[in-house]
Amino acid sequence: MRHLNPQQRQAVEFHDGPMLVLAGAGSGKTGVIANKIAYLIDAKKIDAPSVFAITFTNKAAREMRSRVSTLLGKREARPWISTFHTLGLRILRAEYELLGYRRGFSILDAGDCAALLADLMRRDSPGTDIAVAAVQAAISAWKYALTPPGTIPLEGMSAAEALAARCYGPYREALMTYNAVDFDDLISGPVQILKENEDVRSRWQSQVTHLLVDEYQDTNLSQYALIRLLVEPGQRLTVVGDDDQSIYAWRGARPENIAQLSKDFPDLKVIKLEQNYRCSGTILNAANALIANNPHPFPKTLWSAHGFGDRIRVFSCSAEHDETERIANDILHRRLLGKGGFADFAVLIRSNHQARLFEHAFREREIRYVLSGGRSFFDYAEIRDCVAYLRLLANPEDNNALLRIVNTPRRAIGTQTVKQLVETSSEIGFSLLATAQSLAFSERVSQQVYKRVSEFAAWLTSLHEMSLTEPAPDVFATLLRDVDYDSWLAQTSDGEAAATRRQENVRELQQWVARIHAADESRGLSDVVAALTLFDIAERQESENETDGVALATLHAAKGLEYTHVYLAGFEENLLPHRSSVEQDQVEEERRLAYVGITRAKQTLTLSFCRARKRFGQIEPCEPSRFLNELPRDELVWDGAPVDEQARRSTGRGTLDSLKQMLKT
DNA sequence: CGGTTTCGCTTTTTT
DNA sequence: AGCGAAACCG
Repeated sequence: MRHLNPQQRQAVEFHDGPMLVLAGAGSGKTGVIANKIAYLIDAKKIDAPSVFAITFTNKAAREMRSRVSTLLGKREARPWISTFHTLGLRILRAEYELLGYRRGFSILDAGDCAALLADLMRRDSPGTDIAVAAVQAAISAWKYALTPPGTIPLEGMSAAEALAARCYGPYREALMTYNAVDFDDLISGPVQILKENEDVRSRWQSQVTHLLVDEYQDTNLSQYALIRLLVEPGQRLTVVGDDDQSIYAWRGARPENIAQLSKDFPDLKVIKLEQNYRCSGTILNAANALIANNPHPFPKTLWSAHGFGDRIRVFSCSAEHDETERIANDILHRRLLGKGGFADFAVLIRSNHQARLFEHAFREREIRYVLSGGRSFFDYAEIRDCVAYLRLLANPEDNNALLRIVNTPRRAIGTQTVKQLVETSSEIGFSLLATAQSLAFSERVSQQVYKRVSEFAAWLTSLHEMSLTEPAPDVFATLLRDVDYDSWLAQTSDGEAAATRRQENVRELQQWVARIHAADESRGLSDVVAALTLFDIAERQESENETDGVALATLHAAKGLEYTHVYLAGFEENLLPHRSSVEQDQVEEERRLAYVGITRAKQTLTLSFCRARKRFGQIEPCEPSRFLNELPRDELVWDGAPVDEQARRSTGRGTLDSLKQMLKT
């Protein structure tokens, strides 16, 4: 154990009770957790599989695993390091029967759940204009607040919430019928199991002798409940967090969980890590000045031993193309001056749609870049289809999956036939797949239709049986061959390039299935599919392919990372702080978001804003972010007027006129 | 039933 | 501007 300051060392070596580590930005908190895991196993001789470390993202878990294995070297027994959701899955996989689930249950991702909810909403209120996303968010909020259907207070609800309340019960029942869970169930399910079954709880509590939680300020109510249920008697819990970096309130994160901890664990030991090892003095000053505008239940003073460094630049840009070009050119310029490779640069954005413009500017200049937080691999239709097939083979009760692929590729089973199938299924109480081969269904449709559907069902059933004995990659290969999926993709894509691309995506999915299977050959198809759903392949690609490119990431995706040169693009009102956050009175969280962005920078920081920006295809004027006024004025350098503005002055055109002119592109 | 067109909605952030 | 879902046509 090297390079630890006294506070860090204390945090690592304290192991006999509950501990809270308040770790400021760049104070080496990941190192503290990794070192503590190694210390527990090496110095304290704790059985490695009894040490559990929990993170929020797969990326963070991967990072943690690699740091721990560097410290420990290769050995047989390893600590458990995963996201909350993967831990929840582990518990659920062992105990699902207690909730009434059956073997091989499916995990539905957000898109699948949205489709299911849309259907339930149509049934409740045909022709409603309430967005599925709103209903989904409301139900998700009830789930992570551990509020079951029937206990929802009905007063003061918006139309969307009322609709959500009506769909909540049927939604849960549908999931149960399909033998499926959603992401929220991966936490709330285990909580319910551990709460209600004392023997199961004590079994897990003796398994988890040491629990460490990263990014603790982001835990929601159900995650905190899970933590408490797992550690109660031994109280050997270490949580690390920073209330100034809480940026997930919108999905239920409760920074109050930090204060709650000292109430629930009276012996709580608190340690503050206040030395920042990352940022230059100037950058840290700016960050401190900004965040001082937020209230602080746990005051801390971050300091840096680094020199002051460069001042913070502000780019005032005429419009998006000006912003992206200046940043892209600046990166090229600095790189030519020998100020680092592309991987030392990051462009951070508030929302995903900003990325497209930067991608364009980067490609034009042949700047390598790595996009994170964008579209997931699983958003591609071909991948969703394949995963739906695999899910159905693993879990024949997964009606949701069957409905998705019943006519993909085309096999002449259209909406009318499906309607008959669904109606028959709800009458006789069988799954759709079982119904397809039932007498009741054969009596309802023509002989020709019944033949088509039942043969399709028989084929699926045979593949399901194959999946019980054969390795997952073989099942997948058989499936693709049987449906001739490549030909289908070739037919339905426009252009050969698109077809090839989609076929390659499927190849890649096959490789992942092979890899997951190879990692543990005892895993059945349903385990492989669960692993696919939970860890985002797009995320993993990043680590495997060479990452020598400019990072292009949302502020949320950038948390926990650091770069020598950071550009914060779109430092504007309505973007940062985001318009909807201002409307909902959540400017403090946006300020924390800006704080997270600023503290990613080691040496230089550049803020940029546009004076006009397209919104839904319409040009709208913009103002610089209010946060700009909260930074120390003397530390800011305003970088010259944009090229376009000079041109406008010299030609003497009217302002509006020239604005229109320059935005034409 | 399947393919094409038009309309309307989107932009917060993610396991 | 760009994308998906409903609507419409063959």
